[in-house]
Amino acid sequence: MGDWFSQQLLDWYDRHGRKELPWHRDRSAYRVWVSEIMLQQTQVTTVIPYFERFMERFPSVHDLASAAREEVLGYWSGLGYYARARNLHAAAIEVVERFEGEFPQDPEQLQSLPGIGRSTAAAIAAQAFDQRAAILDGNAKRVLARYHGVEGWPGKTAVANELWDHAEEHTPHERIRDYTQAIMDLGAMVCTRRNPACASCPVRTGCIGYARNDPEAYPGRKPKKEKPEKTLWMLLIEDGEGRLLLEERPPTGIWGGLLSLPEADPALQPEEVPDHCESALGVETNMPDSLEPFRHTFSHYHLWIRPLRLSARRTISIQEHGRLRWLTREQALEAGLPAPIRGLIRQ
DNA sequence: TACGCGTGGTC
DNA sequence: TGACCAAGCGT
Repeated sequence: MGDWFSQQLLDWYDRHGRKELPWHRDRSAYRVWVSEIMLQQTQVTTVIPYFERFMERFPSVHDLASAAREEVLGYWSGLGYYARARNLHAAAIEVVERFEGEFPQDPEQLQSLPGIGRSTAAAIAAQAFDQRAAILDGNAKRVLARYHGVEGWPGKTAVANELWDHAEEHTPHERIRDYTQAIMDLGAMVCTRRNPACASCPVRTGCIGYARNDPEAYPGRKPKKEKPEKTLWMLLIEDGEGRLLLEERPPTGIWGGLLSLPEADPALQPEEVPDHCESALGVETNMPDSLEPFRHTFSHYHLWIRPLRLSARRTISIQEHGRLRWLTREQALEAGLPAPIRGLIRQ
């Protein structure tokens, strides 16, 4: 049995909870796992089409394990946080090799797989196996911080630990799967970040945030930090047959493992695009044509991208990060590109 | 412990 | 329109 809080949530879930999301249809550990990874820091409506395409191409953990990493990244292209895709692929191989293709039910064993942390392990154990395990995703954090009046930003370990304790204490012994879905649904549908629908909340009578008449004050905000600004030239280099020069980025760091446009030597200044310079790569093209620079804002910094279309017969130095390849636009778009680069290439 | 890691939605 | 943030994890 559970406490009053969990009983209220389960009753509410039976009447209002979400039960028709794509990963609810067949709750195999594999499908739950893929959905949980995609949903990390990513909204449900964004994930749905990616999940459907991914499942069509990789219907089982064996299909995923035997695929080339490049193709997996291609199916992830546009979702962001590409380490998730690299870890997903690596974990699929481990599940096949270490666990004979069967996901372990124990959260601790799940957590030993790359890309699966405490909350995701618990979510898989609960959703796929109905095992008692507490989750603490962004929704649960918000619900619990408000209900218990937990002060401070959950990014701090002490605050997170306090929330984990509340998460554990409320997790019932029955209907784990429904309770787990219930607390996430309540956070997504009622206890929203802004303008929470407290009048519709099944636990408002015990909620400290509600009693203080300021639920939006919880959880505490992340202290804001100055975002660094970086500038670079991205080279849009096309050969006589319409193929583009692309670079395979190294496996770690920004856009790890994806194809991108090569970058010019950082010493290159905007006003001095050289007619000739020492070349890492000799490229012969036709007419110079500079595109407008634009600022792309990432979560953590601003990036000025100065697309330089090389069409003059000239050479230019490339700051090389990874292997360079010539691909047609169609091939490039299919292989998978970071969203801003995709936008550049489509022009 | 604090930071790096994408993209799109929202206001 | 820029700031903030979403079903976190790895290092």
